[in-house]
Amino acid sequence: MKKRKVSIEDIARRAGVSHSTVSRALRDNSLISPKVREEIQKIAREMNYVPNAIAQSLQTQRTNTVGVVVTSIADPFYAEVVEGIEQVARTAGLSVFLTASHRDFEQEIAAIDNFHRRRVDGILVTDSRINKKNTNKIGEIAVPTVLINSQTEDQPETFHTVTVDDFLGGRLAVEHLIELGHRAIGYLGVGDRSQSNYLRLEGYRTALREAGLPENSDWVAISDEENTRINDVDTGKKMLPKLLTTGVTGIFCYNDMVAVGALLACQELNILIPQNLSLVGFDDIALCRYVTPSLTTVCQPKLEIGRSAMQMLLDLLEEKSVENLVLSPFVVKRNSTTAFEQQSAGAEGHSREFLTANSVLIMPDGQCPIPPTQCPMPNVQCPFSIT
Amino acid sequence: MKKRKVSIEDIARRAGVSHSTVSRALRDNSLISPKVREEIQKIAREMNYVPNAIAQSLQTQRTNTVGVVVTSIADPFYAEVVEGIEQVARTAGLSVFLTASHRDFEQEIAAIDNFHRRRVDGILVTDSRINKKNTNKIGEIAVPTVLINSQTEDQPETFHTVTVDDFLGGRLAVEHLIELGHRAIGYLGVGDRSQSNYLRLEGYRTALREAGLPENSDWVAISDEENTRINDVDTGKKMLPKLLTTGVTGIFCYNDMVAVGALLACQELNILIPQNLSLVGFDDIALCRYVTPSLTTVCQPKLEIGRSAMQMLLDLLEEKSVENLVLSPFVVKRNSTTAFEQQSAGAEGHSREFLTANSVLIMPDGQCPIPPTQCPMPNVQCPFSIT
DNA sequence: GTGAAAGCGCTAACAT
DNA sequence: ATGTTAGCGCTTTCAC
Repeated sequence: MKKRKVSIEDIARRAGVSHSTVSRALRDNSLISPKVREEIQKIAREMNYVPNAIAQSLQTQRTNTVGVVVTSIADPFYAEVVEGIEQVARTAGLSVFLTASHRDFEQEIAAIDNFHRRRVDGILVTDSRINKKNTNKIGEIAVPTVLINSQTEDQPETFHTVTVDDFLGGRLAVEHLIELGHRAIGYLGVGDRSQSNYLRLEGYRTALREAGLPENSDWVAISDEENTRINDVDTGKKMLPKLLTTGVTGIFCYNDMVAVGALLACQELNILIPQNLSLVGFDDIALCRYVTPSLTTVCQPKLEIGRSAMQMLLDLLEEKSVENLVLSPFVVKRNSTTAFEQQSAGAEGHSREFLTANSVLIMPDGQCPIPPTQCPMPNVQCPFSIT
Repeated sequence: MKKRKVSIEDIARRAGVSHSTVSRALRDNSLISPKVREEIQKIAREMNYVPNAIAQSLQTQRTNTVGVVVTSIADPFYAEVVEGIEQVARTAGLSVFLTASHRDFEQEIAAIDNFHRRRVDGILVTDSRINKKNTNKIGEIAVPTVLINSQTEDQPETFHTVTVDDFLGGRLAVEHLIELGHRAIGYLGVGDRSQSNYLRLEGYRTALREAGLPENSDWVAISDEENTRINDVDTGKKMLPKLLTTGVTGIFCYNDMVAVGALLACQELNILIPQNLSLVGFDDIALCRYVTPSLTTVCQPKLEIGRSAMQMLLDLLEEKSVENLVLSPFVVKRNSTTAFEQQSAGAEGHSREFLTANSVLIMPDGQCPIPPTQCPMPNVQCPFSIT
């Protein structure tokens, strides 16, 4: 098991040539007499030769690796981005190192530093927290680095970037609700001081302003967990009630996970989506299609983000000049949003009672208000959460 | 930008010592006079020295890296497993290479071969397709390798394994349904000839047999897409109708994604879960808690799988002897399963019409059969899919 | 076309 | 306690 791997010298000895000849033969270098080349390759195969990439790298100063920093490996959003990264990395013959930052600045720096020691050819960082002040902490910018959806205001211009336009995304989300006739629209965000939360909120505000709609500070709820966004679903769940009492008829959520949290909270409160409330998410992760109702959201082109960023890195490695990329998000309409008129029509009568359910629960135990024997629809799933 | 990195020789020159002294000082080696050590470390810091891990590896024959092969980077199940892997890898100072196999044997081999060239210290393979016959294709088993949930019957005994007991999982799932009073239970599986599908099916059969319940070949539906499981959700969606017509009252699905597909199919067919049909998944991915109704499932301890496998690899690297590990899955009861009595009670009357909805749709366009003006519950979400 | 020799940046005997 | 020397396994001039 601990047997030493065979090296080109071993092959050379066996073939009766010098190791440099073997080196050339193995890589189809220039004009080696074709027959010795064949011979050497055959011997190599017989000896189960596996080239030592470490030794190659030391010599060529190229590792054919890229380092990727993600927020969390199990983050469904970045998982898809990484999928895109790996696709083009693989076709270019590059392997990828994956490390999680958990949105922590120190961990991000540590990961990048580690990549530097390992002499990766390039680095991709998602959700970066690096700004100009702390750039020097990671030494010289020795390695081509591209930032994906960077979260700082002033990223050093030595880095390149691929970004989705959060501001536009926020506007599109809110414009969608406005088109549906909503006039009281809320924003449910996360409090980790990230740039994307700020920009989506700005998009929200701008859309309201441009439509001549009122703004109300009560309509904006930002969770106060500063740095640790453990679980966006829980955040959404916890924050929803605050917004409900303000009378909003539609809510734009920071992302899909937050929106799903809001959705689940509504189910518990017997508030119907979209009949009583319209919900818009952000990201368009797979989950959107699986919840009930399916989630209207602002789609980020995740695979494309990953592919473009990796392609940009490849260009950088070839010393091509590259331009920062800003991709446009777009709305994917599903079933969590509906026209306000329809919504209000359906919500006439008892609706207010449901809407304020968190404080005035009609059925505290979540039971259906209609006696089973009187239910005219015994065969359909009762929308009241009977757990 | 292309400036050559500083090496220990550069530091040595500046400090007026030999490069080996620097080497020792930088790694707190044995008894270097503390003051020159401090001095050297200071200089190194000033010069922004970044150790070259490649050169270190060439010398020490240790790369401090592990290679991980996953089915797909965006697979929510293995994402969590990898999360566990990375956690313990990081604390051990190891970096992880991540590559996708897409459940393809050739790609798996290619990934492992690549890891061999890169001289990773250990390899972790999920969903492996390697068996004894083709082992030799990857040369000597030079590197400690542990297989996670291997999918072949006869894995070479030179590999170590961490596995979740699929057979037990299948039994538990079906026993859960039996305890709820179900007697006609189906299995919805995937046709990629994987060992886990086979074992879960065997567990299903055994549970039925042990309970003295009837078995019916019509109750078992396996998708016929041989190798390419593009999307398990679509598989579930597509296969569900076949099972429905057989009169089963509960279905055990190969995994959660398949179950979610089944769930969505039921929504379209106006079949209520769990009132008309109970559904059990497998894996317990996060999604289970977000769909409506939430999904009863057989939980695989994903983080623990990852952590144990990585720990096993660590032990192997220290030449400790290790034992293959079989972890036990367990049922997590949620809202997609319910007692058959209750189910049938609720399904009395018109239920059959809904149950066979795929062939005898009462409302072909998915509209609620009750005229809006007569609906006694205008404020609740209509369970009929009005899209 | 092929061999000899240097060197990539480091660690680890072996001297001193 | 520190310097000298020899590799780790490869690529790449530079001769021939």
